[in-house]
Amino acid sequence: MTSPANQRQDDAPTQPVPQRLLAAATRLFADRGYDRTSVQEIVEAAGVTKGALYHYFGSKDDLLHEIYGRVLRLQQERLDAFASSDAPVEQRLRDAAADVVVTTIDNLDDASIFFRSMHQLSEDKQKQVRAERRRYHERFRALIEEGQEAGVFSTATPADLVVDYHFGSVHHLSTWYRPGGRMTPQEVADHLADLLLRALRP
Amino acid sequence: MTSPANQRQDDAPTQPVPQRLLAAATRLFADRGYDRTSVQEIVEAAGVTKGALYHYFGSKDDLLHEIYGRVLRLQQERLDAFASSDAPVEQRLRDAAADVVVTTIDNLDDASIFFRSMHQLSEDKQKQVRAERRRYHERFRALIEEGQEAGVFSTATPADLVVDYHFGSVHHLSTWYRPGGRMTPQEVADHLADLLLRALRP
Amino acid sequence: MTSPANQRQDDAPTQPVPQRLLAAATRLFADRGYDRTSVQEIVEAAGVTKGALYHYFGSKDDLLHEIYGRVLRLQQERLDAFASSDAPVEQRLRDAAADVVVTTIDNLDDASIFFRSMHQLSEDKQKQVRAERRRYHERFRALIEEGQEAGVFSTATPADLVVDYHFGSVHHLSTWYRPGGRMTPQEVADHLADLLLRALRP
Amino acid sequence: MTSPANQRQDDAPTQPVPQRLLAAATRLFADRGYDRTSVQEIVEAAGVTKGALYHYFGSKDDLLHEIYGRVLRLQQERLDAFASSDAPVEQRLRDAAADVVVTTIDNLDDASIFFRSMHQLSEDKQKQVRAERRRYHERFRALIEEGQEAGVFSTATPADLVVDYHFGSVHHLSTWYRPGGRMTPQEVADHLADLLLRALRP
DNA sequence: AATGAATGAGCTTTCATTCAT
DNA sequence: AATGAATGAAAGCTCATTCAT
Repeated sequence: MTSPANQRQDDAPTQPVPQRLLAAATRLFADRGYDRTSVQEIVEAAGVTKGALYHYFGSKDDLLHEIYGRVLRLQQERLDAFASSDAPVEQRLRDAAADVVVTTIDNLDDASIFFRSMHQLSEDKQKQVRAERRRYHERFRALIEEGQEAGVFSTATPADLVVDYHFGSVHHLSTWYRPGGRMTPQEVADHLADLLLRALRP
Repeated sequence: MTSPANQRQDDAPTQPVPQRLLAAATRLFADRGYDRTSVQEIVEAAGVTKGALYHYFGSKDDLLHEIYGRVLRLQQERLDAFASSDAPVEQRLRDAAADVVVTTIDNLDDASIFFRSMHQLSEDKQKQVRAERRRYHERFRALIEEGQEAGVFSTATPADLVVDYHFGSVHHLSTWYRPGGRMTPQEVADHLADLLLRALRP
Repeated sequence: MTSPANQRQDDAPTQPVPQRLLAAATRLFADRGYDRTSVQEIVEAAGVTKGALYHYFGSKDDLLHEIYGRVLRLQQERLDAFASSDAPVEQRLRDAAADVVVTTIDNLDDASIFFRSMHQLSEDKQKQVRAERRRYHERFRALIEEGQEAGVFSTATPADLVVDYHFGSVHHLSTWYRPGGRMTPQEVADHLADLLLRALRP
Repeated sequence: MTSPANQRQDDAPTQPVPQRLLAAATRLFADRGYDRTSVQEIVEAAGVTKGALYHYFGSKDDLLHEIYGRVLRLQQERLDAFASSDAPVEQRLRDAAADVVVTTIDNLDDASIFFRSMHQLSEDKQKQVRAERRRYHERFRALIEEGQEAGVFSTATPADLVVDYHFGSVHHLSTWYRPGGRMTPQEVADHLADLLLRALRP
């Protein structure tokens, strides 16, 4: 019925189909949630048909998993880079804490999917994701423990709990942060990292 | 069919039907999420029929809203009580911050529903809930501003952001806290309140 | 929840419950159709509860049948009166034909129910209604045949068909006639009776 | 499940699915009425599944609208053809009046649906149908007015009302006409057209 | 005479997925 | 690489009716 040119108007130099599908899915999952997004809506937004989707992805679930994978890889890489620099530990923690905030805000769609739709993944894939999350969490905790052992951070609170304290606030960003708001992503990040560092003062 | 044996096995002293429905819904929504819980599952868990559910609640959505209402009322009452005591402001903030943690852990089901399923409420009801949330948020913020004006809390971070920082961690509790874990609810609460107060030291 | 005074506002000197129910049902059946009107809506419009309805009527179907009964009795009585007057047959037919139009317009709700909802009656009751209809039809036909035998009406068309021709237009009234329109009920009636008589001119 | 035997027994040379659905729906709607016909019954009669129905039609309502569309188009085309012939106006009116009777009898199912189920269409679609009805009505009325102006038809009755008089009888056909009855469709048509023309004699 | 909680069967519609082409 | 017709299971919700009180 519609000409093959009838695709997302703003994708003039047409991206490859799988990417188009992932982009459409990300936008829609973030917008209405995973369960409320139908496969039909995804393929329509991507300008393809169902057959194409099932050609590239085994299931709707796979799409979600793919989105998770992208975020997880990105954040792990960045944390690794910040954590292994040769700056003093306070600086490394501050940088890592601020960076995860900026990255989260820059990918707010992925973030809200991440924090809202995990339990809609199949059991298997949830396990996988949780394992990768744990790696991330542990890397971050190691940074705090390093500072505690070095005596530059207070030991009043178990490092574990501190990590959860910080990530709670990152998680929460998609609830309240709106692009174009009062603060730039960097300002928010600096404030949140500052709060963390202040809470850790001995 | 209406014999007294026809009840949930573990509810020996049969509760009224609406309460039984709310309890079943809470458990299931927290467990599998709102969208993944069918009305059929709820009524089966409550030991009644669909007709009974729709006799008391206008829609599945109404059940969710009812659950929200309970939590919101409870938390607002407690915050009001703590905030208006005549202890010094540091104490009042610490008490309020710790109490919301304990209450959240005590109602972890309600909490995970709260933070995960808000966007599945109808637009109207979301507005209502958001308005009540705002009231709560503002009361909490007022406490921080009071301390800032009194010079006992740092003004380095806008009070708004501090509130979101703390509530991020409360929100996050349902992700990681498991009853019977290493720390009691009170211990977690004390640690998190402590982190907040430490972050606010001038 | 509502005081016993909370009934249809305009029924100040409260009619008996069965009449109130019939009136409400008539209005609603005419408005949305029998199948689209719920028992709940009827009892609400009548200001009573379901129990009351089922106290007076055996079923929803009974209500409809009752409405039919009222109309049938009324129209049969009037036809009998007009047909058995001692005016000339042309006059008697003209009067009867015009009267059924006026009566139908005066009870447009009953009429639209009558012509639209017959097939929603139970088989038994449909038979009953059809039998009464037939009596009415035959009385009317007899009038036409009388005129044909007397030579004042054309015999070009079988009397049966003439009856259906006229009742088609009566039936149709509820489709197009709107109170307050260009013509009064009496004017419409005169025109339609006139058309019938003109068609019957030898 | 998809073997060629899995078809309506009497549809040996299998028609396309949408046509099969429309045919089944038409038969059932005429038989039991729109509201009393379930989607389940339609798909069973058509030998397909619900999914197939919703693949081709957006809703049950759409099916009804489609049936209407077919009838409206057919009748409008025929009226246009008869009305614009170059016969004298009496002949053209007689032909058109008789033809709508024959066509209605030939499609008695569509006709009873048409006259009984209009108010069960969605508001939007009702508007559309009423607009097309009006066009038809106006074309017919123009014919009468033409004859009145030419002095070959009486002006005693407004043309509008004459149209409603005739269409009432057409509408009514599905109530009393049974195929295989005393008169052929053409005989009925000739009688009814004759009544109309006789009524219009000056 | 009347209530209203509860039933149970049925309703229309949605949807992820499959598969012949 | 991609289509789109078709499936089949399940979803949320409605409703006439019953019945203990």
